[in-house]
This record gives sequence, C-alpha cells and structure tokens, in this order.
Amino acid sequence: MFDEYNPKIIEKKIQDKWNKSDKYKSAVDNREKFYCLSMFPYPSGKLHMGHVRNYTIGDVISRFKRMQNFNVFQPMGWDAFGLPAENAAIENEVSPKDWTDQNIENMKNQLQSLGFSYDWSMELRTCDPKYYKWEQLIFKKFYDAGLVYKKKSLVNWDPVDETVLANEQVIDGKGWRSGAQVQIKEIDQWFIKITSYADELLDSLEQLDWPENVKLMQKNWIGKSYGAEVEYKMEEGNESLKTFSTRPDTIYGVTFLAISPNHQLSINLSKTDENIKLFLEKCKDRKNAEADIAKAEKLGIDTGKKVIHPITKEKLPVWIGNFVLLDYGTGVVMGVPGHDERDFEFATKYQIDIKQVIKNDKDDLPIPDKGILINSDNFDGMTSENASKEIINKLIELECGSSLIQFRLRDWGISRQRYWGCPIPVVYDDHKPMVVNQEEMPIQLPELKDSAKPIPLSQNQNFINLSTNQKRETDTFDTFMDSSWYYARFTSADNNEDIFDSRTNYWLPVDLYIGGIEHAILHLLYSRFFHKAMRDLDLVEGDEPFKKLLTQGMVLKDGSKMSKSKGNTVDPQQYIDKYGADTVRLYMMFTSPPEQSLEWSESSVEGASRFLKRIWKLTSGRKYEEYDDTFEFSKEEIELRRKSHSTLKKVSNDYENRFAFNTAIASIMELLNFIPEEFKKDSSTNSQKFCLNETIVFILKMLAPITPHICEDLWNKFYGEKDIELSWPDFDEDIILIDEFELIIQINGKVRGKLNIKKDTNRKDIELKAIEVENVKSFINNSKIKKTIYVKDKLINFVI
RNA sequence: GGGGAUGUGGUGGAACUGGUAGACACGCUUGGCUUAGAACCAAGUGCCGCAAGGCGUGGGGGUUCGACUCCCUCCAUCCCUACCA
Repeated sequence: MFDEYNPKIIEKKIQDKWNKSDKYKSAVDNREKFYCLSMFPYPSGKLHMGHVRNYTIGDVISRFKRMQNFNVFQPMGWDAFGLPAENAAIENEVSPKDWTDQNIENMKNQLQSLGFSYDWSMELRTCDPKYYKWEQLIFKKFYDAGLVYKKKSLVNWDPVDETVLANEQVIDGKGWRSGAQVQIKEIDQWFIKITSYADELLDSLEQLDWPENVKLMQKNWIGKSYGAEVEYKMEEGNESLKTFSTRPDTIYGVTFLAISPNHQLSINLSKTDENIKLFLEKCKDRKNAEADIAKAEKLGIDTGKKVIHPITKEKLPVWIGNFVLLDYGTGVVMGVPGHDERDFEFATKYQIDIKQVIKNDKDDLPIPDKGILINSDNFDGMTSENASKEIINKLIELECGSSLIQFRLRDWGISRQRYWGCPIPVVYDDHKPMVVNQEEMPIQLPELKDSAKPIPLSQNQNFINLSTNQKRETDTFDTFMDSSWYYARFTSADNNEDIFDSRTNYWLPVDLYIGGIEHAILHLLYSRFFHKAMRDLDLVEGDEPFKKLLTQGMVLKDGSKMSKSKGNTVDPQQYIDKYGADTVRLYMMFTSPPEQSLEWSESSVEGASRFLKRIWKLTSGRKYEEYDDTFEFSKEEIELRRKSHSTLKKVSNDYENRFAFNTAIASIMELLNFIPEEFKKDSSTNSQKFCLNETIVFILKMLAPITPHICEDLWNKFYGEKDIELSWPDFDEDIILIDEFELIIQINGKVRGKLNIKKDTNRKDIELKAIEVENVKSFINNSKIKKTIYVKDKLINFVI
C-alpha cells in the first residue's frame, strides 16, 4: 500500500536538510545574479495573510530563477522601529525592545516553517545599533552635502497628553487616548531636500520596469506643473503676495486671493484683529492630514486688506481660507471662481464676484477646461495656450510675474517626537545644531530602566545633557528612513567595519522587488531618492534601486482588508498547522493573480490540499526508469506527450513573463487530469510508462517553486537524491506542433459551428466546407452573404 | 477633495494581441463505494426555455463583421493622500 501524504513529517525533514547544508546561503560567483527582495515586515507579532502571500510570491520566483541557474540572493529582515511597539509597551508593560525581539523570534519561526529559501546569514533589524549606526552616518553625509535643514512645520498636538500624534492616532479630530480635541501645532523639525531630486525622480521613472499605474502615481505625486508666479502688491505698504497658478490665461478672472491660516500675514493680522484671531483658533482644531483638510467644509474670513491686480489695477479682497496649504506653492491662492470648482464654491458661499473669462462648449460656470479668452482686454479671442504665454510676457514686462515650474512634492520631514526610533545624531551647542562625528556613532537609544513605558527622549535628562554642556537632539528618525536603504545594506549586512562592500555593487540593483501596492508612493519614492543621493556620495552605483517591481494586492475577507479593528482577521498559522506549508503556499498562488486582491476562502484551501494528495498518490511508490525512446507511440501517448510539453511551455511563460502562478497551477491540474488511467496501472506498457515518467518529471519540476517540500521529497523517492532545483526542464516544440486546428464558424459574429481543418488549407476551400456545415447552412438559409471575414487558423465569419 | 485601481456564474477566478465568455478550482446535485459517515471515484452544473433558440462580463450609450477587451458617461468597492507600516 502507498504511504499517506503527511506534510508535517516531510516538511520538517526537507527543511532540516536545507538548514544542514546551508543550501540558500548566497555567495558572489560568475553566474548571472538575481537579487529578489520582498518588502521586509514590521514585526507586529505574528505573520498575517498579506505577509504569507508576499513572501510566497518572492520565494516562488527565487526558486524558479535558481532552477534556471541564476545566482539568487533572497534576504529577509525586520523593519523594527515604529509606533506599535510603543503602544504595546504602554498596554502590556513590556519594553518596546523586548516586545520587538519577541515578535521577531515568533515571526522568524513562522517564516522558516513556510520553507522560504532566505539567506538568513544576512538578516538585519533596523532597531539594531549595528544597523542604525550606518543610517546616522548617511544622515551626516546628507547633511554635509547640504541636503538636510531645519524648519518649522505642523504636527497634530494632543493638548491633554502633551504629545505629537500620528494621523492614525487622531480619530474624528480627537486624540485616541485622551479624547481631547487635537490641534495643529508648529514645531521646529529636520527636513531632507528630496525636492532637489524632483526632476530626476520624475525623469528616470521612464526607464523602470514597474507597473504603469505605480509610475503614474509617482508622477502625479511629484506633480511637476508649468505656470506663472504672479505678484500682487498690497494696497497699503510695500508688502506683496506671491501666487502660483497653472492657469495664467484666467488672470482677468481673479476676484480674490486666499491665504493659508498659517501664512505670516494671517498670523500678523490676528494680533490686532479679534475676529481673525478667533478664525485662526478655529482652523487649528483639526487634523493635519491632506484628506481631512480637503474634505472639511471650506471656511474663510475676509481680512479687509486689499491687493492690486497687476494688470487691471483693480482692488481685490484678501481672504484667509482653511483649505489653503502653506506647504504647497506660496501658501497663497489666486481665486478664479469662474473657472475653478473650489474657488466657485468658496465665492458663492461668501458672495465674492464671479467673472467669466474663458468660453468653450460648456454653458454653466464654472468652466475649468481651456477655451477662448473673453473679457480679457486685448487677449480676447486667443486660445488658452497662446494667452498663457502672452500674459506671462505681459507680467514680465510689468515686473510683477514670471513663468515658473512648480512641484507638488514637498521636502521630507524626518523628525519624530518619539522614543522607539533611531536617534538623530545631533548635539546643540547653545542652540546651534552640529552633527556628531562618525567615531561617536552610533548614538544609542537609551534603554528603559525603571519602567517599561517609553518616554520621549525630550524627557530623558540623562540622555539630553552632555558633560560638555551641550544638549542632544531628542527627535528620532521617521521609520521611512530605516526602510529607505535596507535593500542595499542587505548585501553587506554581516560587515561591521563598513556600510557597504564589494558585494554591494555585485548584487545591486534589486532585480525584482515585491510588496504591497499601499507602498506605491511613499516608501518607493523615498528609497529611490536615497539611492540617488547615496550614488552622488559614491556609496552605491546605478541610478535606481529596484529594476522591476511587482505590487501585490490586498488579502481581503468579506470584501474588506483584514484588520484587527474590523475583527475579520484570519491567522495563517492554523492553516499551516492543519494542512502544511505547501498547501498554504499553493492556495495563495492558485487563488488569484499576485497583483489582484485575494478574497480568503477556507474551502479553497481544502481544494489545494486535495490536489497535493493526488500528486502524492500518483508519484509515491513509483520509480523513474530510463528507456531508449525509440517507441512507436500510440495516438493516446502522443497526445499525453503533447499535453505535457505544451503545459511546460505555458507554465514557463507564466512564471517568466507574467507572474501568473494561478494559471500555471490550473494548467498543471489540467495535465494531471489528462493522464489516462491505464498509464498508471502496473500492467501498462513500456511506452506508456515512458510517457507517464516524462509527465511526472515535468509536474514535479513545475510545481517545485510553489510547493518545494512535497516536490523535493517525491523527487528524491522517484528520481534519486539529485537536487530537484538543479535545472528547469526544456520543452520540445516539435512534440507540441499539430497540423490541425478547430475552425470557428460564425454568422454575424455568433458561433454557429465548428470544424476540424488541416492547417494551410486555402481560404476558398475553408469557405466551401464551412458553408456546408448543417447548422450553418440552416442559418444562412437563402440569405445573401454580404461579406466574409477570415482569421487564419482561427475563425470564419459570414455577414448576412 | 485629489491621485490610482477593481467590477465576469452560487464562490475564487480564466479568456495573454479586438476573434469560441466561464479554463482550473470551490460549492451544490445525482450516482458508486461504505453498516453509517468521512475520504475517494464517476456524471452534471451561467440564466430563461419542453425544444428550436434567446439572454448574458456593474448600469447606460458608442466604435466594429465581431467588444470582458477600445471610447464616452454614470454607479459601487478598495488602496494612497506626506506622522500606520
């Protein structure tokens, strides 16, 4: 009798074998390299479905590439600094470090039980001083290169807990713990000049083998726009307000200016004007997140101040608007209510003049599209495009404007007022900041002694005060800093003498980067910036960190993202325990293509397990035998061989070019279903055995990247101790070729018949044969055929 | 508010270049095996219709001999929106 498929035993056995031989440890050699990286996880406690899916995709591709004789590097590590550790510390009275270490241990065990072929010798964690020491050095190098500066900027402030809150800690405008109304507060913070690289970040998107939607999102985020800067002189005094607009053609339609509540003029006016002061107070009661600002009711207040329109010399009112962002452009918007939806809404609400200066097909204001100018003096009749140029010339002539290129991208604020992060390596000498020398790095995060509760560094006097009377910086880095360069550090993670070494330029760039679509903008843009800045500091070579990108969709349950708050999480561990890693991996790959979201379904896991049992039943107890293949194959044998080879061709293509693991698995299932029963019997002929052996070899090899344990175990038993990952099999095109095809016969585009036809039959003969098919004949009846469309080797369509 | 995606049977999905809609699986139905159940095996399964046939890829419109695929428009859901990672 056959032994039962027992994943627990074979998975343990195979994993032990891999570990003993250090099978997946990487080394530089002269083969073509393939650096396959999956986004490292935040160690939140245990793996969730998204991780399992992400890392299975990465492992399948790594294993496939290894079979194709690439030198594969697939490391894994931990994005270990961050907010959840501090929250857990407060709730569970465990220090962020202990909590994090514990989680890493758990999750590492889970990753190993899933059989991922990582090179664990290069493991890293961002909370390790051995890691962040180098991050502090990069900061210093950036600082010396003039890429770092300090400026005031806005944060969410909880006035009760007296802490800065992350956007997700603000719920309905209230602090999540205190429940207090959150306020906008301005504090001094560190920034990195990512905008210096705005043009390059935009231009080099073109050369990336990334999904078009991600490139488009980054392009829109960077938001390069061409327009005009226009200066409006204040009616009183010598001050003026500068605005940026992408639509200088609408300048005759300007009826007001709106400035940000955080604009210097707003603040100055609030000192003398009680109403403005109250209005600004009201504007503070909100969350500092773009979506919230944009969705909030548009409020404004007339400052009573006027500016002079640079061309018409009209006096225009200056308003303060809660929707105007200080960070974007100049913090002043020129209001053109006739041609902008938001300005129209605002002007209507506050009864500000609305002027039409553009005419096109649309009848009702506002008309945001371009058109022909009206009510614009001697610019009347011009197209928007021409008028824009002419108006800019006019502004230049009047010395109150110029053409200007503006980016939506803002500089990157990297200061966080938190404990569990990398200390910013700066000391203050009488308020003057200085970056510490490399010899003093790492500036270590102080350990928590008396209580596990994290307190911000600003309250830790031992940390702040230095013997030299200098004071330490108390902000820590944004955790996006940690994850912006880990892909490069992986290549030299075991080197404590140097940040990077000769291996770095061998492995870089990452050939395939796999991660969630939610990182399409921030993480990926910051990493691209880091790479370019590190390149300019001669730390790395090449212009881009990630050559190819695969963005996986979310894992959903009942149509929405699995999350604790929704209470719809499914723990992968119970499925690993019940069915084994191979089944979970197979399920993940079979259920939907990587880029789409995946709807979790319990019963489909059962199906994946069933398929592996069938493979087990087919193969175990069978031994590969060599035959000289001089058989006269029967029709059935030829068909099986054709199916085997064409399946291999399809699967190779699905892996290599499409990452379509779901269709690859489906066609392997089809192949398994296709094997005739007699071939499996002991009484089968040698030629049948030969064909079956060939099929089994292909099936095991094709499935090995997805379900490596069962395939390796069966391979060893079936074929001997040779490594299944030694090679990817070749298909034979001659076996696949067939000289017949099924002709589809349509009438008016609807299928009315089918016919087997020899390839290369001439069109006339095909038409004559098609028309004689019984069903086709009755449809045509006596109607006249007006037109015939023939698609070679595929279909014929009669139009009647 | 802005940016990006997605929408196909009871369910997950397939259709890769405008050319057979529903591959492969789950579920369900019927039958076999079994004392019974589980497991396994076999057959069936988009909807309407006795049938011929008709209808069908979120809704509406368009291009085409032919549209899940291209265009316009509307709706729903999801992701991102700079301090969650």
